[in-house]
Parts: sequence; C-alpha cells; structure tokens
Amino acid sequence: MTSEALENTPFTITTPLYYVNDLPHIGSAYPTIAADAIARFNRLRGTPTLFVTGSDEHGQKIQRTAESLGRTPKEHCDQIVEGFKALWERLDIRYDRFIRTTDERHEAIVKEFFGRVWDRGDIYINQQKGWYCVSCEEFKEERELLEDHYCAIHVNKRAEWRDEENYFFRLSNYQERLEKLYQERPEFILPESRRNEVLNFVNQGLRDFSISRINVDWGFPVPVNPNHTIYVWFDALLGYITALLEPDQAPTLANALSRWYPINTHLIGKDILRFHAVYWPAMLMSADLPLPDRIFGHGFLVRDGVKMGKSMGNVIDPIALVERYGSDAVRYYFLKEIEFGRDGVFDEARFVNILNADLANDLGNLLNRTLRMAHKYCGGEVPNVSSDSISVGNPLKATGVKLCDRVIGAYDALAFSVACTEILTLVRMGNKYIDEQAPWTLYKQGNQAAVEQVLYVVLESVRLAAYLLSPIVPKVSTAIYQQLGYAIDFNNANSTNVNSIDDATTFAHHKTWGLLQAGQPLDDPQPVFQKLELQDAPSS
RNA sequence: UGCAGCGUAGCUUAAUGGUAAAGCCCCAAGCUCAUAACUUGGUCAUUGCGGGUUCAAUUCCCGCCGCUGCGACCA
Repeated sequence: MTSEALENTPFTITTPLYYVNDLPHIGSAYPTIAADAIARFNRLRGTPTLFVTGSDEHGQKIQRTAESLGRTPKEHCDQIVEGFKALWERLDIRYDRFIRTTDERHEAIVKEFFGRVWDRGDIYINQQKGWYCVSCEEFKEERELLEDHYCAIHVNKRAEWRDEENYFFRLSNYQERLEKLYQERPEFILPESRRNEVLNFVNQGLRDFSISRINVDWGFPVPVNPNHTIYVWFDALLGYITALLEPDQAPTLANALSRWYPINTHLIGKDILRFHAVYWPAMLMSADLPLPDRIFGHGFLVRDGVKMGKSMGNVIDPIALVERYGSDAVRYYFLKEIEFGRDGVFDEARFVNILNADLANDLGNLLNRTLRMAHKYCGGEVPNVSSDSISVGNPLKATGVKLCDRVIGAYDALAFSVACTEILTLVRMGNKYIDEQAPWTLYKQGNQAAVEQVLYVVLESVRLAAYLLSPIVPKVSTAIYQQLGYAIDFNNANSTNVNSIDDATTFAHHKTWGLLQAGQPLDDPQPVFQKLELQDAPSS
C-alpha cells in the first residue's frame, strides 16, 4: 500500500464492550490502553481513525445485580458507565465512540440486522433442552455436572432441567465458510495460539446456538416474537456496528456501514475469543456483510501467579493506580512490560523500577542533561548544526534513521513491547554517546563545533524517541517536545492530528531523523518524568 | 480423561541443531553535563526431571512432573 492509500483508508479499532456488572477493573483498562495507543499511532500517521469502546448492558445478570442494589437496570448501568468514562478520562483514553447497547439507536440496528439474518433463513425456533444452572445462567452438559446434577461451580446448587423454546442461529451452516476463512486469512485470529484454539473448536463441528431467552426482560425483544428477548451476545456484538454511526445519523445499517466499516481490529480478551472469532463472522456472513480484518486476543494480568479477579481478592484498583503513579506510567508499564497477547505479571515493585529506569533515568535524564548543556554551552538554542552535515556513520543518526520503520512495523503488529524496546535502544545509545564524547570536556577545550554537534545529535534522538513514544506516553512526549521548543500537545483532547506552531507536523516530517532546526529556542530543563516511589500498601 | 501450549539467571523475557542473550535488581569501578544520573565491568543459568536421535540439543523425539488454555452458548 502506498502511504497515500494508507492515509485514506480509514482505520477502525474496537475494545470489548465491557459488561457493566461492576466498576471497571484493571482488566478493562488494559485493552483500552492498548487500543488507545494504536488509535493514537494511526492518527499520528494521518490515517482517518475511529476508536470504539463502550458497554454491554443487557442480560439477566445485570438485571439481578441492579435489583440487588435497589436500582433499575438503567440506573445501574448509567452509574457504572460513568465510572468507566471517568477512568478513561484519567488514563488519557481518547475514544471517538462510546457505544452503550442500551442506546435507542442500537435497537434499530439490532432489529434490522436480525431481519437480514431472518430473511436469509438462518434463524429458527426450537426447543432448548438441558440442565440449567441458574447461578451460572447457562446450560450444562450432563458430563460437566457432579452427582445428582449439582453444578461443578456452584456445588451447593442443583441444575434444573429446562425444556424451553428458543430461537437459534444456524451456525452450522457456516462451518465450511469459516474454515475457509481461517485458512485463507491466517491473520484473522491473532496471536497464533488463539487461532489454533479456534481451529480446534471449529473442527469439532459447529452446532447452532440460541440467540434468545425467555424470562429475561432486560434486553431487546425478538422482532418476530416479543415474548423472547435477544440473547446478550447477539445484541452486544452488533454494538460494534451501531457505534459507527455518526452522532446525527439515522440508525440504519446502510448509514452505520458507510464510512468506518469494515472494522480493522477487534481487541478482545482471550475469554471472549469464540464469540468474536466464530459467532461474529458467521453472523456477518449471514447478513452478507464484510468481515473485520483481525481479531486479537490479549492475555490476562496475573499477580502472585494468579489471575486477577474479585474472587481472588488480588485485584488492583485502576483508579488508585493512576492516582498514585499517573497515566503515562500505567500506560507504559502495561504496554512495555507485558507482551501483548500473553498473560502478564503485575508487580508493583517492578512497575516502579521499570518506570524509573526507562522514563526517568534513561529518557528523562538524557534530555535533562543534554538540555542543560545546551543552555550552558549553546545559548539555549538548538545547536547550530545541520542534520545533513552529520555523518551517516554517526551511531545515533545511523540508528535513528532506521528506527522509524521498525517502530511502525511493531505498532502495526500490536507489538508495543517491541516498539518501546527499539526506541529505548536509541535512548541508551544517546547516554553512551554523551559519555564517550564528553561534551563538557570538549567545551573546556574550546571545541565549540564538536560540542554543538554532539548536543544536536542527542537532542534530535530524544526528539525522535519522544515522537515515536507519544501514542504510549503522550504527556511525557509532550513535555519533551515543549522543552525542545515545539508547541505540540500530543495529548490535546480534541486533536485528530498533532497541531503545531507551523504546518510542518506531518508524520513523514516528524518521523524523520534530523528534524530539529538550528536556532530553535529551547525551554528550561525540567524533569519530564518524576521518579516514582514504591508505596507500602499496594492496592487491595 | 482428550486436544494445545508453556516450564531458560533473584525477577521479566530472548535465542539458535554448534561455546545461552537483554532489561530490572545486586556489587564494584569510572565520569561529572544530569532527576546519586549515566557509562563500563562483575555476581547470578549444567535452559523443569529422566531417557533417546546426533559429531553436537536449550533448540528434534519419547516419558514424567508442574502450570495455563480449550473441550458450545460465562462479558
């Protein structure tokens, strides 16, 4: 693809639509941060970008949770949703759409979509029979149950025999087309381990699944039979489509699909892989709609070797974490220290160590020491050096020139950790270079030209590092840019692209090593990232 | 039980059929421009255990142990 085509092809990315059973936890923050970084990266490079997140609000579980709290389901959802939005605000998440499945317009989309699938003949009514655990809200296989049909999870609850009418989706019709899809597009499900899981599952042979429930009020009625309520998943997945509507558009499929469809990337937890990698494409095939480009299943955060979860009592309160350490720190830790797609360890001491080492010491201090010298030795301006005059053999230039393409590749592959590592390599080289060149000595020797060249090369390297890191640590990057004399705010709430004092802010421009202009006034040096201190009481 | 994956220095990870790398932590030296920072060096691994194939295995095969995921409607 040419860069021009790239710029004009819209990029749409989604997080899961979080189930609003409870306040957001760190497991919701994690993929949201990742999605935000990718969205920011695409905006930076000039691609029209739509970043979708939202909430999945229907279903019996929510209905009951609300009841137990003495609220209506709607009141409950409103309250929880505010909690999500507040957290996203604190984490500097710049989403474009926050879709709630209880939105009025969503019902119209669901209805229309259901109609398409219905017309295709992929929906039929049938008896759903089986052992049903009320606590689990699901049908169990006989073999899953303990003796006397007690639930294996709720060992004191006996599953009930249910024999009720449900509407079913003919998933079995799509067995072959799905297999072909996975075959032809190996990148459809990522990472590969997740893909294998899906293949394994599909190879066993697909059965139809029910898409309606009776005895559930909190949801949309089945269009052809209002006694039934549409099953939450069928409803929730379609939220991704409703979200694509412009704020003032009428809720029709045609409108929703007109600009931002098909979706490029669905970021999801590995726990909801099947719904996205199997059910969802089959539903879209049935409705005769194009499929997303890729489904990426990320890992879970673990702590003390156990998955974080309320039942484990080892959850980390994301709000407390941001309050204590700041949004950039949280974003950086999750994206740099955890390989996206794998389970990752959360460890607070490690968190503090890594942030201090990478952002405060290596990057922040590199800028600080260099900037101070620029003030002492070069009158507080970008040294009078033309980047062209620097030898291609200069280690920082040689690395910097190649860095961008590598980082782009990493971002595109959602390999945040690789992107950070590559950038940090340049930063470490910068520190080493200063020590070797010892500009303070050169200055004392009166070798002004050499001093200026060394400082220029390092400042420019820091600038490039900050630029490439800006999707991950927008505040730090902004601080660096501002101290380098740019009026660019990477974290500007309403910017789709960075804005600047001049027009020379295109990606092609800033991604290139050698942008820094001689004579540009430099700001006063200030730490761009304050060192963190480990606090005694980790979150509970 | 079946299928899949994983198990590498204190920690988080990397690597290749041929003398096991990086970052963090720890120790020492150097330097002084800097947010006791940076640079250099060092400590620390017979690569889960036991076999096998091979001139050579961490990398291939088998068994065992441990952990994780999946095995249909849990966001």
